Amino acid sequence: MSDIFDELQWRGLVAQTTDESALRQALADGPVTVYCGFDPTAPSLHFGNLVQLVVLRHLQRAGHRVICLVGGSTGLIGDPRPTSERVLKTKEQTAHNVGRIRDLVRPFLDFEGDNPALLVDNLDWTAPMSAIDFLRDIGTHFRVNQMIRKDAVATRLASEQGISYTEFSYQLLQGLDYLELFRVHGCTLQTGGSDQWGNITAGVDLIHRAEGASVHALSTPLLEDSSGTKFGKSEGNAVWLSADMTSPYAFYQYFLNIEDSSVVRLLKVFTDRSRDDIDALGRLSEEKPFLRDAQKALATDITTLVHGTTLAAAVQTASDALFGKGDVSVLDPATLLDATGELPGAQVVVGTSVVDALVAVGLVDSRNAARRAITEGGASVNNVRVTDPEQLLALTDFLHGRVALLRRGRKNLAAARLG
RNA sequence: GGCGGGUUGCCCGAGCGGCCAAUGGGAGCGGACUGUAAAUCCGCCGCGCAAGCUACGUAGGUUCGAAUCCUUCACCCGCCA
Repeated sequence: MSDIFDELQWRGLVAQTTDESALRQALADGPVTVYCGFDPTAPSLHFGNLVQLVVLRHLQRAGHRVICLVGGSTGLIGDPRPTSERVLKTKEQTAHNVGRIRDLVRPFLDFEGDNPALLVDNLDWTAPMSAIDFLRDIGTHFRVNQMIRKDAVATRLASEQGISYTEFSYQLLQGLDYLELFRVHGCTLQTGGSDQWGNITAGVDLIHRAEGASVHALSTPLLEDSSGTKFGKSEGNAVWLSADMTSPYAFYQYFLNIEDSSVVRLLKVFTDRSRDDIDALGRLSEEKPFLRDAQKALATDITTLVHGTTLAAAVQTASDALFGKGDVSVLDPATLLDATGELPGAQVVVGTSVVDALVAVGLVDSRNAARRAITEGGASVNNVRVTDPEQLLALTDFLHGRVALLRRGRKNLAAARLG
C-alpha cells in the first residue's frame, strides 16, 4: 500500500489532523474505515463538497473502507455558520434533498466490488432516539465550556444576533454520528472541510469519553483564490454538481477560467494526474500562458469526473467552437447546434429587439441592463458588436435559420433560438 | 417585566423634514486588453425608451412635502429585574 497520507498531503488536501503520526501508522497498517458527512441543506452538492468526495475517492482507491453519510437529521438542525442563523428546512425539503444527494455521490465512489463504499443516513439512528436518552447518554459527555469555544459558536455568541439552542446543539449530533459509526462499523477516521474541524473533534472527544478509544480526524484546507475569495462561486452563484443547477457548460467554463496562479493547486486537488504530469502543465502555464493548457486539463478532468465522458466532450467541443478564432457564421450546422445546445437560451422570433433577446436568454436582468450593456459596447450578436440599442434581430441573424449567438462581455454567451 | 439603543439597496455603512433612487467602501458588471488569467485605469450598478413607478423592518399618522417627526407591531442588542 503506497503512502496515501503523503499522497493527500502532496495534493494539498490536508489542513489539520488529530495525531499525524498515529494517523499515518493506522493508514499504513491496513484498511481504515473512514467517513465524511454531507448535509442536505440544498438539493445538490457544491464545489466545496467536491473536495471531500475527492478525498474519499483517494482513500477508497488506496484500499480503505469508505462510508458516505447523508445528514438526514443534521440537515434538519443546521450547522452554525459564523454569520447568521439558518432558516430551518422543512422535513419534506430535507428528505427530498437527501434523495438527490444520494444519487450525486454515486459516480465518485465504488459501491460494488470487494470494497464497496457504504451510504448511510444519520436520521436512521437519530430519529428513534428520545430527547431524554439524547441528553443523558450523549449530552453528559459534553462540557458547555468547551462547546462555546468552537469557532463558529464563539463567533455567533459574540455577534448581535446570537445563536439558537438548535444550532448550538449541532456538534452533539455530529459527534453522535461518529460514535455510532465507530460502534457499528469500526469507523476510526472522519474527514471534512477545515470549517468542520470543531464538529469533527466533538466526535473524536465523544468516542474517547464514551468508549475510551482514540480515533482520527483529518480536515481539508479551504480553497481560496489569490485575493482570498473562496472558490466555487460563479457570478455570485454557487457552482453545483447537479446538471440542472449548474449546466455542464457553465461548470466546464468555471474551471477553464481559473486564474493562472491557482491552476496547479487545483490540478493537484481535483485531478488524478501524476506529479510529473502536473509539473509539466505548470511549466507550460508559465511559459505559454496563452495556450491555457493547464486550465483546459483541469476543466476537462473535473467535468469528466462529475458529468461523465460524453457530456464533458460535448461541452469542450462547444467551448472550442464558440471561443475559437473562427467566425461563428461559418460553423457547419451540426457543430453550431451542438455548441449552442449547451448554452442557456430562449426562443425568440424574427423582429425581436436585441434588448428583449438579451433579457429573454438571461444574459441580463432587465431591459435597462440590456440597454446599458449595449451602450457600454458589451453586447454582440454572432460576435459582431451591437451599437444601436434599438436594433432588431433579422432573419439573417439566425445562423442556418436556427440560432443567433448572443454575447455579453467577453465570456457570457447564450443562444436565441428561432421559435 | 422595566429602561435605553437599533432595524437603510447583494454585504458593510452614512443620511436624521425638501437639494434622496438615497454619500462612501466592498462585491458584481462593461470597456481599454492582449490569453475565456491577474494587475491597473475609466465607466456602470432599483424598474421603465420616457413621463413616471416602487423602495430605507411592519402597519398607520402628522405635513404642501418623510428614509428622516409621532404611534402600532415584529425582530435584534445592552443594562436592570
